[in-house]
Amino acid sequence: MIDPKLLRSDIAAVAANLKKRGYDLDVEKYQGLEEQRKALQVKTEQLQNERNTRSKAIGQAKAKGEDIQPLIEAVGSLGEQLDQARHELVEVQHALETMHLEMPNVLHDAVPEGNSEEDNQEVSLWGTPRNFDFEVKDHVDLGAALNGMDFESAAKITGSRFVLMRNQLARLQRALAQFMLNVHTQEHGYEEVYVPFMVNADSLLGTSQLPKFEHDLFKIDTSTEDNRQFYLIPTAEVPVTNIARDELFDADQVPLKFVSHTPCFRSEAGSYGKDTRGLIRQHQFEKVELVQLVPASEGEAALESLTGHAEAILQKLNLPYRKVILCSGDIGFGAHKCYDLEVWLPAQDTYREISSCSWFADFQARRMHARFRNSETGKPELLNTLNGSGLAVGRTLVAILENYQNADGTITIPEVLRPYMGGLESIG
RNA sequence: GGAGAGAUGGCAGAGCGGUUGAAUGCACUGGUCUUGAAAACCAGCAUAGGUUAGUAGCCUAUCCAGGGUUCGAAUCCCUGUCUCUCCGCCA
Repeated sequence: MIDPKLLRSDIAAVAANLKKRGYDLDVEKYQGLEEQRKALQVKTEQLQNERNTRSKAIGQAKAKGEDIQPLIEAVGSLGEQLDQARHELVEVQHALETMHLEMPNVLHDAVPEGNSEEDNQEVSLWGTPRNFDFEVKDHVDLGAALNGMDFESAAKITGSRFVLMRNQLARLQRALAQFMLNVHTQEHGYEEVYVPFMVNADSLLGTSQLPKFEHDLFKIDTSTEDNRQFYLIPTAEVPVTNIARDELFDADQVPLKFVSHTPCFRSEAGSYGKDTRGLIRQHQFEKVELVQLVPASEGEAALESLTGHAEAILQKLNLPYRKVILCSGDIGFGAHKCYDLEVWLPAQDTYREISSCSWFADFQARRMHARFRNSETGKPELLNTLNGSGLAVGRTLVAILENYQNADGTITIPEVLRPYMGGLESIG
């Protein structure tokens, strides 16, 4: 949520900034509602003031043993007027709130302008794609040959876009998650957290998946008796970031750095026909997520360090990748600035997203009411939130299969993973 | 699943329907004292919104959430959520 004060003081600048995303802010509508809000709020508060004053006088009169009946009668229709004004105010406030919640975040100056993925800009390149002296197979064929990737069973058990993994492949995925968690906790200073995989609507509102992106989520009506509704998490960002919702941290408690390994569930509505083969786009996948909650002054630096932590995993696995900064047309709804890490996939002869690292400034914190007490001013301040994949485990598995494949169909195990694989040097 | 208790400021914890934004303690900030610190003592200390040139004043809201009763609700009524205790079931 954008700071309402900014919307009041310089809506033109906000509108121009959002325009870069292709978002048209209805300035007239907003200002009209703001004017109404102001008038109704003043009116309501005046009526409340009058009611309070009169009620107080009645209390005092009663304490002195005076006759309060005339005073009560003098109140007249004040209550009705107040109800009326309050009702109108609430309606206008709701309309404003809706606009606030549906408005994307303002972009950082460094975000390049562009319309789509095509316009993202490469920031850096790491590693050299390997030269194969045989015809490379993609991860689906490799997985099938290993007897480890079974899409047919998953389709039978559940449906399309699910996978069942077996044997050494299932183990390799587990090894990857363990490896990532250990690196982030032991070398990068993150606290590991285990979180619920189902969340309530308030949490999703806080991290801004709701109200606009409900169609991307799996919703669960847990029972017919109570009408509680939960959603399967699309990313650990939701439960982990919401740790801070409605909290006021002491200055010495921040920055907060969390890492969590969770499954992620995405309906992938609107992506039918895209990446239908293999593990790239599934309804369920594993991810190790990094989350940081920091003072505003540290937000930008935190994005760089968090992205570096994700890169460290790729480097330790010796997987070639590139870092891109997302353009205004491709960046996420709540992001202020965002880098994607794209790993080299030889079978696709291209780089594919394996991590997305976002800085939200105070956009999510304002929705969540996540604050810390500034030790200098003594006043509560909104935190800055950040998150990034460190990494998407399923896609990392894909990258390892394809980049570490051998002519005979076996897969060499990257050295850093061998301790997690009982010392195995290869599988297959 | 059954029975009961509860939800109040950063934390703990009072609070007969009327001048309660809310006692008290802790924490925090400033001061006195001290060579320094501790202790003691004094003072201050909620958040959000509106108005405003204003971090000044004034006004409004907020005691889990949403409704209701009332001239007036932290206090009474209803609904929901969450927490705790006991019993049952269970990985």
